[in-house]
Amino acid sequence: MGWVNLGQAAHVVESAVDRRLESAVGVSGAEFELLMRLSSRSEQGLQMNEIANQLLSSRGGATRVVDRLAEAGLVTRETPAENRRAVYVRLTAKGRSILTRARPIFEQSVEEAFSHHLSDAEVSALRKILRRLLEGNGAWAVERCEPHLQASPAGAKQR
Amino acid sequence: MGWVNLGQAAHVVESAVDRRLESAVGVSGAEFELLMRLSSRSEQGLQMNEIANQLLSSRGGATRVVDRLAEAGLVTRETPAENRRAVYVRLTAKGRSILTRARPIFEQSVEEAFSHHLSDAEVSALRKILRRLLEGNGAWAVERCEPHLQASPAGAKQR
DNA sequence: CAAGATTGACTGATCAATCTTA
DNA sequence: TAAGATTGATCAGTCAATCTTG
Repeated sequence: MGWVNLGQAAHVVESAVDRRLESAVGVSGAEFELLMRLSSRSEQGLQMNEIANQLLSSRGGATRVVDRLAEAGLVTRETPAENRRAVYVRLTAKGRSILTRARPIFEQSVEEAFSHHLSDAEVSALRKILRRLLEGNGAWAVERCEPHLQASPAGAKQR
Repeated sequence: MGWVNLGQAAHVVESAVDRRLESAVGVSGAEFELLMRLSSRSEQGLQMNEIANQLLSSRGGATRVVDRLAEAGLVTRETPAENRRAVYVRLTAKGRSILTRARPIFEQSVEEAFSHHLSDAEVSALRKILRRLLEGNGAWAVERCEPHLQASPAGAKQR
């Protein structure tokens, strides 16, 4: 029955971090995550497709998140002349500055809600276990998502 | 950055179980969980308040879940003469029978999406870690929710 | 007024359908 | 026709406001 706590624990930790981000810089956890991913690809930006895969939401969901961030002026949408179907999303200067403010808040609240309660050994044990779970279910762990990596092959999505 | 996977892993496992339950017996994961909790309190039933606390959703959320289950004829609402503010929710015969069908499906899909990928040691390590996280954040782990236990004191809720 | 629950408005996510470009 | 993205409908969850009973 331990698996039930997985969802509960994730919810408790995430909503704690969410509230802090929201009240401090006005972005949700999902929005912050996208800003982070964009910042490690500042040159090319990310395509909607990649965002959809990485964000674990549906294709339509990606559109909404980007809608909100674009509305707030934190990102831009650009469609290249070479392939006018694609849409590349990039951070704006404002987005970068918000991100700079958000990052320490994020780190601090993760520390408070997560790391603070666990030993280093437990954190790494947890990481290993979660990776197993993800891979066993056909999803790919995020870990360090380097710029040169492709968007997740089977994707972090299901169905 | 390992904490991100916590949400991802929970989502992957839960949605796998959800889909199986939904397609096999037409109840969502949250609904199944409520049915389970009700079945261990078949005599008294559960009060809306307790449901709200246990289900990690808001007070309003409990009303909606019960709405759906009552609509489907799986539970009844009864308000006792002694205290006409209270509403007690109980399983119907149909609810019990659905639960009987759902339980093996639930167990099998948890096995497939969760236990199957981990050793016994990992499962118990995970359980311990998650309990720490929950308690550290002021929530209470579910584990075995015995009939005689009160509704969670600080509750599984935050804010 | 306080406790218990419901309701309505809103937010976020998802799916299918659609629109546009290759 | 297929790839890439957006839109609309819908659904579950949350909060504040409300209604009812004590």
